[in-house]
Amino acid sequence: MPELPEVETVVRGLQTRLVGEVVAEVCVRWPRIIATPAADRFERELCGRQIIQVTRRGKFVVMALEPSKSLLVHLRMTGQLLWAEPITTAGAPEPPDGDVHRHVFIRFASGATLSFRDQRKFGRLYLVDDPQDVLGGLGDEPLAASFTPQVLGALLRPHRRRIKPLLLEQRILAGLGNIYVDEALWEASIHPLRQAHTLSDVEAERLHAAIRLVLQRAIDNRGTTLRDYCDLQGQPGRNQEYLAVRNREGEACYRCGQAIERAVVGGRGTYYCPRCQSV
DNA sequence: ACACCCTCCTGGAGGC
DNA sequence: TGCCTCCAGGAGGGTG
Repeated sequence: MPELPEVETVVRGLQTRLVGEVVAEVCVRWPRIIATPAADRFERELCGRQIIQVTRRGKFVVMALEPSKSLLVHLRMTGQLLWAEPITTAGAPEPPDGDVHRHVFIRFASGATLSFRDQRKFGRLYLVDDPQDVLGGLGDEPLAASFTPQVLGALLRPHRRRIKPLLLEQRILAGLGNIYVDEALWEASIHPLRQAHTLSDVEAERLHAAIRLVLQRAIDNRGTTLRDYCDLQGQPGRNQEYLAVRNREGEACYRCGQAIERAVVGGRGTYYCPRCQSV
């Protein structure tokens, strides 16, 4: 599933291709993919606008448009943004069709096409005047300079909740998902069921470093591909080779050799080492 | 405040 | 081989 590193990889790819492009044609095949406005208005109001800037906020792709609107994309579970260069061959099918999972096509004046593909149709696109309407509730960016161990400590202290579901909460910390929370907790030797407010300053510091390490390494590896994730060109990431616990049930912990266990925490499959992640 | 449930979806896995 | 049921999971909503 796309989390912060996967979205960051997609955004970096879009930055080099999309800025300056002008939308020529929009086609929505599955209207419910468009969160706002209604799909027909989305098609009309996106046309003619130019992409000024592409950034990331949490797991959202944020495209600033001129005249002033913002196009936001959330990939959720299986969403993909795919880029196709202009098709020069006369008579070639355009936009690329025959793929029932491609739900939105955006064709640019240059002839290039950006399409949104999503097997499970959980992903959402938003066309809004003010991106804060969608992004306003998001918590801290874990890779921002302002996110310090002290900030993390202050975020955790008020909560008696279990640490894992809390870290998945986007209004607390924006960008972590099921994979990287498990990886960060293993890296920091903290049990997923640990109550957030019981973390010591030293543990908060360890968790802070672990979150940053795990996310940065995944960005350097262009994301984790367990099943569906791919970049703009359809290429998988390499970070799956660096996972310590995810999908390693029964295999030896890289730190202590104990068998990795799987449990369900907050309804999510959770992988951890029962020996070196203390409750 | 927090745990738990449901909904949205569909491919893949497991049971028989 | 084939059919059927179950399941994962991000986020938002509701309930206890």
